[in-house]
Amino acid sequence: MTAPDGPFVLEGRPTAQLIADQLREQIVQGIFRPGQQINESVIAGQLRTSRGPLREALQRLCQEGILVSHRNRGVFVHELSIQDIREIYAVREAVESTAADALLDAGAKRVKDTCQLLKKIIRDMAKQVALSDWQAIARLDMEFHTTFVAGAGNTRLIRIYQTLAAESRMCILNLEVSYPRIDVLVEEHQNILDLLEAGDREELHKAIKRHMQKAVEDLTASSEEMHIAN
Amino acid sequence: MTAPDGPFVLEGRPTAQLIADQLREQIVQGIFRPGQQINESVIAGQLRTSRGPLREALQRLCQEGILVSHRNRGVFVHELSIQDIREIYAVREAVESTAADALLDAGAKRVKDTCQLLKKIIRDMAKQVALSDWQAIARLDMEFHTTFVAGAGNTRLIRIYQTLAAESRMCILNLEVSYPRIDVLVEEHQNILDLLEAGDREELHKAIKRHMQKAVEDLTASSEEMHIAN
DNA sequence: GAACTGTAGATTGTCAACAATAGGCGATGT
DNA sequence: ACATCGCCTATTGTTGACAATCTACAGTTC
Repeated sequence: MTAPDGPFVLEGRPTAQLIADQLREQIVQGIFRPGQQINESVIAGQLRTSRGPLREALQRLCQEGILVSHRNRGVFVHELSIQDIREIYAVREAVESTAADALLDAGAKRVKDTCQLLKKIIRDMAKQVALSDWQAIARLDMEFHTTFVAGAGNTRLIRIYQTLAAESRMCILNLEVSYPRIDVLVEEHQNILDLLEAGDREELHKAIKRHMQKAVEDLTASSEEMHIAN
Repeated sequence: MTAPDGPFVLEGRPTAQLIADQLREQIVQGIFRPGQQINESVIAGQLRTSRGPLREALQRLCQEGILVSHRNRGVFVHELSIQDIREIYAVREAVESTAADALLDAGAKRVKDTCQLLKKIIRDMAKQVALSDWQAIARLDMEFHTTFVAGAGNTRLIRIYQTLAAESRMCILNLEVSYPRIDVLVEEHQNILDLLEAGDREELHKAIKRHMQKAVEDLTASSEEMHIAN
């Protein structure tokens, strides 16, 4: 499905995709704020390219829903409402649950390999928790979940989840929410990993559900005190 | 969320999106075959625009996964393998199940309104079955499911499902499969509608699962005899 | 005859100039 | 003082031209 395309294909990926990836990363890092307009000329200059390729990249991000386009006015970073947060985490729960089932059905080896990757991410996460590097923690949090979904081997699920992960990072960063209870963060992910390793389908689903519900509670609670639109 | 943007905003939607919608429709109707290259100059001419806006639209469809882009070679209609079919229907099952839960949780009025829309689609479908208009049947089939998901009111779920619906139509058309048992088609959808109306969550999930599994069986069986790549 | 090389054609990738539109700002009139 | 009208600037939308790259084919050599 995702063909290796032969060895050493230098820069084989389309330009628009490369630019889109860079922009997405900058957006989730909060370099662009929600509601902010993307000035095509300025950004094109910064990325050492011209408006043509940049506009193609912007269309990709519009399709993802990270940006919104208003005709004759330009593209803007999507402002996330509380309703959006609820949506995002509802869909994340659905996707992860589906991925969990697919992964468990895919056989013990697949599960084992995935657990191996997840363990490393949790170790890194614990390190960053000690350093209190929130940016890195948010990244690793999403990397954990993305890796989890990737384990299922369903390319469409992965593609869908990548957008959701980006939006989740926007939620966390843009609402300027630090993780409320940092101590349970590693613990919760470890719990999911343990249940996956044990193959306990039922409890795994419940754990994912709890994980998402907790996140929504934290995010919506903190955004209410910040007067974010409902 | 999806703002009406005021009354009478003539052609308010961005150009790239309009072009992308037109192209997607042409692709699912089989005007472009899988694997076929999209010649930018030719298509731009046909759509009475230039290569710039067209390329922006192509990027949107690449992001959806309907087209694939190879650097310095162009974009091509994605060729669906049997593995792809399994993926698409697995994700569809997950999305529809999620939508079903959300819809039932959204209250009786929402359910009732959605059922009203679904009933009309089923009536239309029965009509087209009588006429044996396969193209129209495929369209209504997807319209039924899209309307079902839309009932949940989750914009991200809707967006995700629109792509899946397009890919499903490509499966049906491109594999040149007529619906194998046309008589049960209306019946199966009516069954889903009945269970939704009755609010029988458990049976609804099972019905959706059966519906998808049956579709995969039909599609994979017919593509095997057609020597499609596994 | 097979393999390799160089050339030609077509197609995509990129860019810069031009056209069109929206929103801001000041002038004007009531 | 307030509202309205009209201009002005900044930004986007569109186009055509140019550069880079790939594929196919013919010619050459072993």
